[in-house]
Amino acid sequence: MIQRVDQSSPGVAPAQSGPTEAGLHARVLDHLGTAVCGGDLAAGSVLNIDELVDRYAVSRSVIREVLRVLASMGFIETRRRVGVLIRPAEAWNVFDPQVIRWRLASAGRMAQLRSITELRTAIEPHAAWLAASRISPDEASDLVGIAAKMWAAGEAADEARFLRLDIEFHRRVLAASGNEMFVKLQELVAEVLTGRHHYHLMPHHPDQQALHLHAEVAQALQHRDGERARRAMVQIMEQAFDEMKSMWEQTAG
Amino acid sequence: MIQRVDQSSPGVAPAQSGPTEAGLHARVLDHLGTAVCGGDLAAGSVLNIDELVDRYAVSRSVIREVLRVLASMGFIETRRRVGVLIRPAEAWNVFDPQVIRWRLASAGRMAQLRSITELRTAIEPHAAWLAASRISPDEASDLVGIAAKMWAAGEAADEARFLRLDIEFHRRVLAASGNEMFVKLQELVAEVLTGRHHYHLMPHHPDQQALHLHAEVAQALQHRDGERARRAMVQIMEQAFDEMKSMWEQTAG
DNA sequence: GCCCTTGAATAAGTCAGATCTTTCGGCCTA
DNA sequence: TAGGCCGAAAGATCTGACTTATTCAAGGGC
Repeated sequence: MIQRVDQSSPGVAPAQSGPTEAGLHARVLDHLGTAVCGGDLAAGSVLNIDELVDRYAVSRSVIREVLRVLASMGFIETRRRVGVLIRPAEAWNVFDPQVIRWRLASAGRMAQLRSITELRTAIEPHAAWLAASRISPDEASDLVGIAAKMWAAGEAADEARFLRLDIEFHRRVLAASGNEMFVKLQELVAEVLTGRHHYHLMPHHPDQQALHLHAEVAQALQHRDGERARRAMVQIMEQAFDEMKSMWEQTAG
Repeated sequence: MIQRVDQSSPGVAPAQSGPTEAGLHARVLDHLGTAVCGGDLAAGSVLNIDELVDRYAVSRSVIREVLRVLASMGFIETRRRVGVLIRPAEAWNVFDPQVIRWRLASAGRMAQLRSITELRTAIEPHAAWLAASRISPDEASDLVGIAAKMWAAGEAADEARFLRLDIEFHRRVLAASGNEMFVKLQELVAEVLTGRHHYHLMPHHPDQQALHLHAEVAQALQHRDGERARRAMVQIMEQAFDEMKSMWEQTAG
């Protein structure tokens, strides 16, 4: 008879993704990933497969599949005659969405937020600039419409709706840039923004200035004025960055 | 007795990583990854495990481990009672170094080069700007030194050495920005630059202008002048971008 | 005739244990 | 002391059985 997993040995909380979804693989992966990101498994530590089989009460197959995935994320390295070596943070694939989720759920949350926000700050203005020469009239019109809806949601103080529209707006700008890596990046950012909302780390009283700037970006793109779109987006990013900076200073400063 | 893998069924060339390294897992992974990136396995196609077991003449374990990794990269999705579903390019983790390597080795090479170059163009100026306020005097001095060596390598027309120094220069600027995601990004770029050199896609006669701009960045950082560093880096990127644009226009235009 | 329930078939998921291969460390010889 | 041999350790791979979820279609109820 098979012993069911009890999942309580290490004192680590699994990531935010709901109520322990189906699949042994996913559960073990999530648990180990969280442990590595959270520093409960320090770099240089050595595990071995049998130990993990015992700890999680699952078969070798499951453990090995998990280890292969962790290895592809740069979390571990396996060596014959040695075991499973935990690798340092510099080796992690910090762009992997899963890794970002784990880091956001760990003590390094603020560092992750800062990194991604800086990345956005660098990317989005350039994306807006690129989009100006690649966007179709329809897409541009849609953007103007979304900016208008954001204004309405701001007036109505409908936070959830505003968040959705905000994410949609930025997603479309990045999509219009015609660079698939930028689009992928937006998925990460969306996760961060949603997470921020979820963790109530976001007072976010959408102010007039931000609303105006989004409209400005949309209009500039409609007029195919890349430079103007870029400047407006820079201002949006500066504002978002300041907002976040004040936040993490009061949390971790 | 176990039948050794012959590895010749599908007409796909494995990625650039040398002479078929050790490990069944790595070989099958590389082969399937290349096939997906190269479009030999179209989105929506369905495979099943037993078929793969036969095709590669390896055990279920190996195949399953490979599939888990591919799934974590967004290449596939497995469904009970259905099989292994190939996912469309939009789902891929385009920031995964391994994925980038496969894409560079596939027909989508030029698209990948363009995406990464655009990404760089967006990131590096911002990184230079950030670095100005975070770099240490020693690191700044080192940068000045490297810029000088680049100049020497350019004079001597030593291409390989110039490439190494160029990569090192940008790596250090990104490292000095204090953002671990930027550093990781540089690893991708380094791979691209090296690949470009490897594929002889890079005439790269390092001109005076580029050399001067690198020195300019280094000096600006030493003087902690973020805006000046940013502007110089923008020019470097514009030049690199033009260089690449002319290249892919003659190749795929 | 249409919709819902039910059951069988299918393919992935999981398990258990055996065997192979590589590598490390100690020991032996020159 | 240096270099090579041998055995143990731990991952890598193989095998085949069993479990579980999903889908599709047949059959019954409305």
